[in-house]
Formats: sequence, C-alpha cells, structure tokens
Amino acid sequence: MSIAEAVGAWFLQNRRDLPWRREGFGAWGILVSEIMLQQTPVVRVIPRLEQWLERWPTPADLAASPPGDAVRAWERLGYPRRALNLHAAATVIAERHGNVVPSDVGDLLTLPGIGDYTARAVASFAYGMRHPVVDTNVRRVLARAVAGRGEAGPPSTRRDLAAMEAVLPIDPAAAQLTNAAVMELGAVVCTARAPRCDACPLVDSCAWRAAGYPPYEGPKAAAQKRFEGSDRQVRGLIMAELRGSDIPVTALEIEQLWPDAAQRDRALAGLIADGLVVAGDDGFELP
DNA sequence: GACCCGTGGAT
DNA sequence: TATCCAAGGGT
Repeated sequence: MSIAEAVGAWFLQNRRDLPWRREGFGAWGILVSEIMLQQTPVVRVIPRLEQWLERWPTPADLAASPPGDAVRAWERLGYPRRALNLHAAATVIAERHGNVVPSDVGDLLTLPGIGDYTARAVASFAYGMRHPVVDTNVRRVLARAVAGRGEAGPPSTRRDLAAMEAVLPIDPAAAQLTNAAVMELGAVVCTARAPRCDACPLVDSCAWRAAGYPPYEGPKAAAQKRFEGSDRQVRGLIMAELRGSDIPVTALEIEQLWPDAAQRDRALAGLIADGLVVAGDDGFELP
C-alpha cells in the first residue's frame, strides 16, 4: 500500500472535526482560517475564526471596514500584520476578482500574506485543485517516513514541493485527501516532540523507524530569539494598548509601556512603517 | 539564506 | 525557569 493510500485511509477514520472541514465551508472561510493558522495553534484560531466570519461573511464585507477593525478583531492571535494583509487581500479579491477567492495558485500568490503554503492550501482544500501542500507537518512526516531522518531541517520550497509531489496521487480528489491526511498525521501522530508511532498508519514502512530512529544531525534551524525584552514584546505591548483604546493613544501613554526609550521608539517606528499604527495630531491609533 | 515578526501552552 | 513549538510570509 502506498503512503497516500495508507495515510488517506487512516485520515478518513481519524480526522478531527474542524470548522474548515465542514461541508459547505466556503473558500473565503478557508482562506481566513489558513491565514489565522500561520504559526498559531488550532485551538486558539477556532473561536476567532467563527466570530470573524460572522462579522465579515465575504471579502467585500471585510474590505468595507477600516483595516484597524481587522487588527482589533484579530485580538491576541499574534503577528497582527496578518490581519492587515488579510484586509488588503480581501480588498483585492473584492475589487479585482468579483468578490470570489481565486482558485489559481499564481493569482493567490500575488495576494499579500499568501505564500507558497497558503496559496496551495486554498487551491487544494477550497477548490480541489491538484497541488502539493507543504507545511511544517508535511515536511516532518516526509523527512521521517520517506527520507529516514528525525527532523526536516531548514525548508526549501523547491525540494519540499517535489517531495510531496512524489507522494501525491494523480487524481485531484485523492491528492486533496492526501494533502489533508499527511498534514493531519504530522499534527496529531508524527509530532515534533513525542511521535506516537504506535498509532501511525506508516509504522511498517517508515524509513526513520526502520533505521532505528537515528538522531537528526543535519543543519538545525536558527533558534528562536528570546521573547522577554525583545522588540517583539514591545511591539506587542503597544499594539495591545491601541487595540484596547477607542481614542488615539498619547505619546505619554506609550512611554509608560516600556522603560527603554530607544527600544520603544524603534518598536513604534517599526509599527508605523508596517502600517499597523498611524501617527496623528492627537496621538497614535490603528489604521 | 538569514532574520524578523506575537502569543501562549507544553515540557 | 528556559526552551520548544505552533496549517508561514516578507524582506
């Protein structure tokens, strides 16, 4: 049995009941979910997604609101530029695509905040187009089951897409199922820390297992920088202050948020440059 | 390719 | 407590 067949059969029996997998969940909802899921766990996305789609059922609805409303509704999902990008993407979809999320990967890739993963995820999951979908879960599953390595190592779009393509069935519907199934396997069984090989449909064919689980030795991804004391933390504090205020936040109020003036000014300038903060006569506010 | 960008739970 | 990790993308 092929990897696609084994993982697909497992998926049909074990998949989680997630909102974006519901029958009739539209392309817009899938696009919003994919943006929210970028580097953000499923459990934190679900409630925010449902509120978002209730308020903005189509791209044009979102485009009709100020971008700051999107940033505010994003709340604490993190990486608020995703909210800004999603608003910008919705505007393009409303104005140039007839308020319909594109199904073409090339079109999707031109939208802000949509990269190699998200473009193919939308094309595959929302429209059934046959494309390899590669996220961190897929990379890990293929590294182990196929390449026999414990970790995927640094990403390479070309190599990663080719690796998944080699596993993908020809039939588009089967390919869509395989994409979802391999992702799901990586998310709940072939996990980064403690893989549950006893529950894995690939246990008998896994190259990493067959090799005796050799430790990973290749190049390691750069370690994530410390968050405490970082510019990220300062940006987060400023954004939280702006989200929580209906009126412009004064320079004095921002000064109270962080003692280091140089770092504070750098963070604020960065937020303004990113379009997440607008400087006005009365202070600083969301766009 | 390296680095930056939030937030919070698990280990 | 410190580090890891989470359906990535932009520069």
